[in-house]
Amino acid sequence: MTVSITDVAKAAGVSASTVSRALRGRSGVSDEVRARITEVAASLGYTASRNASGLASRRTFTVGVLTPFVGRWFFGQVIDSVEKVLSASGYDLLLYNVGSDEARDRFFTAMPARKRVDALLSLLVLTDDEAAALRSMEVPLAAVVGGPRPGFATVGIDDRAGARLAVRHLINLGHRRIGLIGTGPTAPMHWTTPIERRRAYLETLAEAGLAFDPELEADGDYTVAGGERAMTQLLTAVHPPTAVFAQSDEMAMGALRALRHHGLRVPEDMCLVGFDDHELAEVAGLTTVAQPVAEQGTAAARILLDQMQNPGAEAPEFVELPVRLVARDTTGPLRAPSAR
Amino acid sequence: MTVSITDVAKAAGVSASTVSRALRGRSGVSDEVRARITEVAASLGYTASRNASGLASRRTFTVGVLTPFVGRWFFGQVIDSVEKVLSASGYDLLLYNVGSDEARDRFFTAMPARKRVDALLSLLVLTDDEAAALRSMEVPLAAVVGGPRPGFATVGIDDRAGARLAVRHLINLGHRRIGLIGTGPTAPMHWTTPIERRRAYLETLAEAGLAFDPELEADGDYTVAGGERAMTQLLTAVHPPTAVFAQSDEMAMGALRALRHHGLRVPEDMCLVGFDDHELAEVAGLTTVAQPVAEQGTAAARILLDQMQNPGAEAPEFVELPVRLVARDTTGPLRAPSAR
DNA sequence: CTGTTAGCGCCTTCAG
DNA sequence: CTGAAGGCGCTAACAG
Repeated sequence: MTVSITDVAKAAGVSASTVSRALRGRSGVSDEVRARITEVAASLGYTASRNASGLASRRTFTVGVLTPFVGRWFFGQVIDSVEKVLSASGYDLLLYNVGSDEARDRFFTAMPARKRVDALLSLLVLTDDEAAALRSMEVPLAAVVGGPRPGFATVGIDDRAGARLAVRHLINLGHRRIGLIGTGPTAPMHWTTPIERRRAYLETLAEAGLAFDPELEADGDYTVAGGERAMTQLLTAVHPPTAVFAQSDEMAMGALRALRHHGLRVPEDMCLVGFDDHELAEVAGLTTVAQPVAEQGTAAARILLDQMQNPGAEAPEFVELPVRLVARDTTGPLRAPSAR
Repeated sequence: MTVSITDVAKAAGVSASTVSRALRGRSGVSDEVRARITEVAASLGYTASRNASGLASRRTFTVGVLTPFVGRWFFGQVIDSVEKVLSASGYDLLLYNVGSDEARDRFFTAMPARKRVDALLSLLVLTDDEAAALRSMEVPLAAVVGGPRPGFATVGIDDRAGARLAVRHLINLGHRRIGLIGTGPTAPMHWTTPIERRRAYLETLAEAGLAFDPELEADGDYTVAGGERAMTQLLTAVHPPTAVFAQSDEMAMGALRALRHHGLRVPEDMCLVGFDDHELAEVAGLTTVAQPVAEQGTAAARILLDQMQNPGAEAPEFVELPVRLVARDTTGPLRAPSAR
């Protein structure tokens, strides 16, 4: 059947321990013997069982990734980059997709990752209990979504600075009635992103001496469809905005669609800024605040790798990556309302 | 440190085997003892190590997924659906992202999944050698991309039927000069998708008595940027098409962008059909051939699950899922060239 | 119904 | 430099 270490040992005329040492590059094996063992192992197609070696060495060479989605752009990008870093260092990636409440409960009660991973990366907005449960696994922990938390090395961006860039850009173009598409009360608690972005919106408006008009704010649910609904709502305001900041590119795409349906031109009749620099933002010509997505995954994976390799080392509490404004076709100077 | 089965056994005043039996729901344990053990285990926060139990029982309760991308829409959707099916049945998902040649070589030489998974799903276009290597793992195998192959249960769509729908739609609208954006010679061998779709394009044209004009074919590389280049190229033809079939929505998005840059109206000046029904196709108003993406993952996962649970059972060689045309805003009847 | 005895395949002492 | 012994945490027979 499947070839084991003793098969290799026999075939090479040595003991299993020597095979183990030789194949893992440990010192204390003569070059000659090592060469022979390597050759025999290859000819037999031998691969050490990670399960067994993990049991014996108490290291699994596996990292768990906990995510609410894998099909959504942001998460896909992060997972992709994490996997690349880890696999290059010989680690495998165990993926736990806990998007539904059901799957989430299942994960946190059964804790299938326990004793199975050397480190864990969370892309979830965790509750305190969930964070505690993960800490009980006693492995290095990192997070990419959600704010800093004790016990987790968190990688992220400065949401307020990003939102400020967007709103500032619109103000600089002369806009005075600037709408906001964000999230409503359905958003998970502990998810600070929409709160921070909204706060920056309010602050930037205030700094420019602009009053906040509640009528210019709509809930886009962080989805394309929600963004479409939200923009439609804003267009029905008594005194509609001339520009809108959508807190995510997906909502901005939906908003763009609503504008097209209403026969409005962009940027002439309405300006729009998104957030993320989604893969298709460029295609849509969307002005947006770019955040380095893959880099966040890479950074988190590197931290975890470092933690696993130097168990004592202190992990950074928060690593902040830069954001920048990418001006494209959906923003332009304020114009007098067209005559249409 | 981490609590083991013997800790639970001691605390409950029974043997380790009894704990094992009780927790796995095996018969042969009195209800009373089982209840006590369950309680003790919960209070201690005990979770069996899958590594150890896998070693002992020769089942890992883990499925490997081999993919070239995780950040790209199609693959993200498939992985997402696969994970859902598997985790609902208690299986973990080991993700191997082998997009680069380097990662791919690493995977196929080290074979890290060997002895680590109970089944494997490939989203890769495999070479014969790679397929053989996977077969040597001696576990149930399934594939979602690429044609049927011995040893693999393959799930897919009828690419020719899909492409035919697209071209037929354009012909029915009165178009006679229909372009094709597909892939050039850089595509991996063994990847039958573009070949099949192109063949259907040629056949459908022929059936309608239309001649094939090589000038109307361009390489879009299956990417957004490639689609943009391809459309630009088609527009420079001596006698440009009035409609184009792009073999993927991503290329179609790029094509749409090229059209916008050239100031052409869609569908008045040019019609366009994509393939996939990408998440943002609706937003873009793109007419496309929809394929059930998540369903392909679900179907493959179910087959694997079945294979693992009934080791003897025959697996289907090929499961074909239906495609359908979704008409949106990028196609319309042929018109006389506009006067612009 | 329950406990005991052997491993699963590998790594890690400890001798030699 | 190399081999033998023991154990990682769990499950699978086998006895009672």
